[in-house]
Amino acid sequence: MSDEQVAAPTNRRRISQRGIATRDRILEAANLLMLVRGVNATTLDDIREASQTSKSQLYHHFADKQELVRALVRYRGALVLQRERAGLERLRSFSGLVRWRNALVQANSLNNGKYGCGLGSMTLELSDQDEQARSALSETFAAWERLISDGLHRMRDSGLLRQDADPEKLATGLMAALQGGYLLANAAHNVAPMEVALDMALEHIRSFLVQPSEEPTR
Amino acid sequence: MSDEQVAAPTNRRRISQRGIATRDRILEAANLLMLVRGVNATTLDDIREASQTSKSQLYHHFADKQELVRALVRYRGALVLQRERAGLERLRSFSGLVRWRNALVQANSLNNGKYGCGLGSMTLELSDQDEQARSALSETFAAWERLISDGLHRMRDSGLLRQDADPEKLATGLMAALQGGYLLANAAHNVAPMEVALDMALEHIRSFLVQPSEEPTR
DNA sequence: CGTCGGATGGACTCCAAGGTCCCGTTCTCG
DNA sequence: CGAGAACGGGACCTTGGAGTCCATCCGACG
Repeated sequence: MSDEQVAAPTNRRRISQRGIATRDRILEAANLLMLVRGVNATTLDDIREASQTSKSQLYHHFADKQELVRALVRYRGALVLQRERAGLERLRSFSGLVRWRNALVQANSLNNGKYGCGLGSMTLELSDQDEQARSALSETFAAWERLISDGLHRMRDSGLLRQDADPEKLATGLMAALQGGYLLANAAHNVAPMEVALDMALEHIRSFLVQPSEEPTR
Repeated sequence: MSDEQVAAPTNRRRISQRGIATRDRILEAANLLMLVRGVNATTLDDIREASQTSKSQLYHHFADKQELVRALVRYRGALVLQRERAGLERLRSFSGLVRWRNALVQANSLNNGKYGCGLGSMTLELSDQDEQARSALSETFAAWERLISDGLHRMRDSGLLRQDADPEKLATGLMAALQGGYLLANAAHNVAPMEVALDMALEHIRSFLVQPSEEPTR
């Protein structure tokens, strides 16, 4: 799934190809299990079993569970940013935002709103428990918002958005709507609230278009 | 703090005043600890110590930890709805919404965005782990949104909001912005994202005012 | 083709946290 | 005021999960 090494391994003297593969297998298993069950509710034995490894390998690659979790934060952050970069780096029009919205809604509707955003779900669990994880998550959110705000900047520079639009604030609002939408969708096991939330944020951005009637929301 | 019995005790044959007090002390301790550390990271011994009770009392009032958590979900739900009812049941103008926004921001800024919303923080941790808790949380969110949408309905009926405004969708969007704002504020340990998110949602509602320039956002 | 260090399997230890139990105290009601 | 039930303290049991250790395997390189 992720043959491209997406999160840099911690500096170690030598590491073989096989070692990297095992490490990735562990991270991938932790990724899936912790998304579904939550970080604290996932045991190392669960991960060991799902990744077809053993205790010694877990502790060979990670100092302890906390380090594994921190590595997972980086891993997920890299995955999300990689995915989002693909969808946002060419953003130049409002309809591009709508397509981005649709992709997220589509993905989340596949499991009826369950599980939510990989980053958001860790945030509430870790932010008051592991300062290092919290700040990493915060930076990832900032980078994600920057991908959005960069796109909005391009739209403003090309004359699509009015000059008084504030790309940073619009991006923050959109991110909040996305995360809140994930949360409500997760609570309701239904994507609808996420759609409503994203549509609100898009409408708000649309109100800053020079030609507000450029195209409908969907 | 909560002498008024805010969450009905489970039906039991006899229960004394002292018993209720103990039960409430346990819930109150669980409320605080689990808000700060998260549900799974809080142990019964922590709660026992903080509430000045003993193991037998915990198990006298609650069948097991899961039941305690479920009781806490109801307890928090009742507290939030009680607080929100006070702030929203008289909502009749846009400036009322602004005051509501300011109160939430003010409260959250007291601890630099930490901890987040009592309901939201439980949601991501419990929704994929305890179906009963999930549906209770979902219903609480729905009731909360209804408090908002009722106010918006009153504003629409009195001619403040345009007829094409959809109070339910606006309320959902506002709730998503609030929860997403809490989450980002928690990640950043800074209220600013929450303010931006709420302002976006309020701007969106304002765009449905008959007199959009009625008053500024703050 | 031998050896050395990383990679691996899996048994083992230890402890914390959930849950049980027993016995004494206090309340309530007839 | 006596019986029975609710209330309370705290020792104890049990389990599961984090973390350790060591023997073995593999593979790269001289």
